[in-house]
Amino acid sequence: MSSNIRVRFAPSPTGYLHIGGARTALFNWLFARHHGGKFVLRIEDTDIKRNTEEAMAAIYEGLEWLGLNWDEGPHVGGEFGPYLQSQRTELYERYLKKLQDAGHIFEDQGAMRFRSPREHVIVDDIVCGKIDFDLGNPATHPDMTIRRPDGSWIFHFVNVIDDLEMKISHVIRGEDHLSNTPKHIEIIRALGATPPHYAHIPLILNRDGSKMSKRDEGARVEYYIRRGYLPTGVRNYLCLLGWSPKDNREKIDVDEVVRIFDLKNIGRSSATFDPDKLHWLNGEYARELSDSQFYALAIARLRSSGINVDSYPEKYVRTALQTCKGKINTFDELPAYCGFYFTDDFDYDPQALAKYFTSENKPRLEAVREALSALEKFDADNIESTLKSTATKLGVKVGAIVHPTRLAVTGSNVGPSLYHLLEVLGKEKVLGRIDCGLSKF
RNA sequence: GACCCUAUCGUCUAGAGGCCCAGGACACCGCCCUUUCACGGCGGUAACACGGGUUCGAAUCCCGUUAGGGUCGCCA
Repeated sequence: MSSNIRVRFAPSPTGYLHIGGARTALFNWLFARHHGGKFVLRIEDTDIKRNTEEAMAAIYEGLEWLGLNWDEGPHVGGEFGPYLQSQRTELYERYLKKLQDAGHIFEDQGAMRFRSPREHVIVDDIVCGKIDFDLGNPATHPDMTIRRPDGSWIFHFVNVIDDLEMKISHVIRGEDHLSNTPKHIEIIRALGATPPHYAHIPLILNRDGSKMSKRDEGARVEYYIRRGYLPTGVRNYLCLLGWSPKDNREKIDVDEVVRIFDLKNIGRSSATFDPDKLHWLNGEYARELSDSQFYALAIARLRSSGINVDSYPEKYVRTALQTCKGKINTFDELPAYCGFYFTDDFDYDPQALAKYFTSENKPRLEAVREALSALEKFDADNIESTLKSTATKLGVKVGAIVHPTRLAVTGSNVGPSLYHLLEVLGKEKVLGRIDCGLSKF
């Protein structure tokens, strides 16, 4: 069973993969997968001066990371290639000739321009509805330049030609293209062809309401890769920006989104990117990672942050990281969260110091040291019962000794289960650190 | 400036005339659970931009205003 649905993501490699672009790609991909159609990747590299290899690589990396595999395009080929516009010039020449022969083109200082028929064009948009554009005024709707004097092509022309040539059925793109669409339709009609269906999706805004630009922190997909986000979390969050399953679900498996995705459910108003919600959603995915997935991701993050995990026995690292599982939302939180496992030279949190290293807590910590040093089998269960009996003996709640102990051993008042982290660290190291902590009072 | 789009809690949204003195989620604030932090559970604060219509009845339809965004490139 084949479908005639063909969509494309057509970025230009002039910056990095923008988070808004990624969402556009995602919606195209969802639409294609829902209908069993094809998702095409086309690189619009007509502006030679602004293209970079890094940007091209970032596009591939970002899409792959998000799991947005393309059916046709660079690396995978396809029957409508090549998929880099820089390699399609003969095709554009042919279409230019066709328009010239039909009298639609005039030359202006070496550039080629398309003469607008100057009529009303109705864009029937799946998201925005029917919109009537009056292109009658040359002052506000000048004739489009489609080729520069140096022979390079302009987006408005090649984009349209390629959509036609690649048999794109639905153009799903950012709303910033909405006003350009009637002009594109003029060219298509001049060619005697039928326009594709259009769906213009609202833009993503910053917290302050401004358009998210490439300069903004968090505007690049790369940012989330580097910061230890999970592609499943980011992808899920992007789904929710401007689209809703309508049944109050937030965390939704991508297969389920594919199943129920419908362009008609895309909202019409622009959406503000909310890092907090992404952070939470990412945590939802982080918490359900398998032990081995968590370990692989965690160890990679620790290595990249300069923590020398490889000088420790694997078993030690594994049990240490196991105590962190389920506690963090993104992996870039991990080094600070569990760094104490991998160095004795850590800082003590000043606020925690002031709160827990008090004169009344010093004898308590000393009592803990004594009790632990007498412990034969240094495992979590024994540590727990020892600390609890010590607390009872001192006539305090267990929390009163847990806090100073944690601070002495990890430098922080937050962290993994104390009983388990003490076991992982081992008796010798724990006693040493308590001594160190005792000297800070 | 012209043209176009949009307007529900701080944010993402549900809502397609009565079910809404507006539901969910994030964030925030309490309480519970608890060895910390998280997680989880319970509860709370918080919105239909404004003004006119239409209608027995409007968050939902129409008009206007205001606000935000977009386009008007030999960028894409």
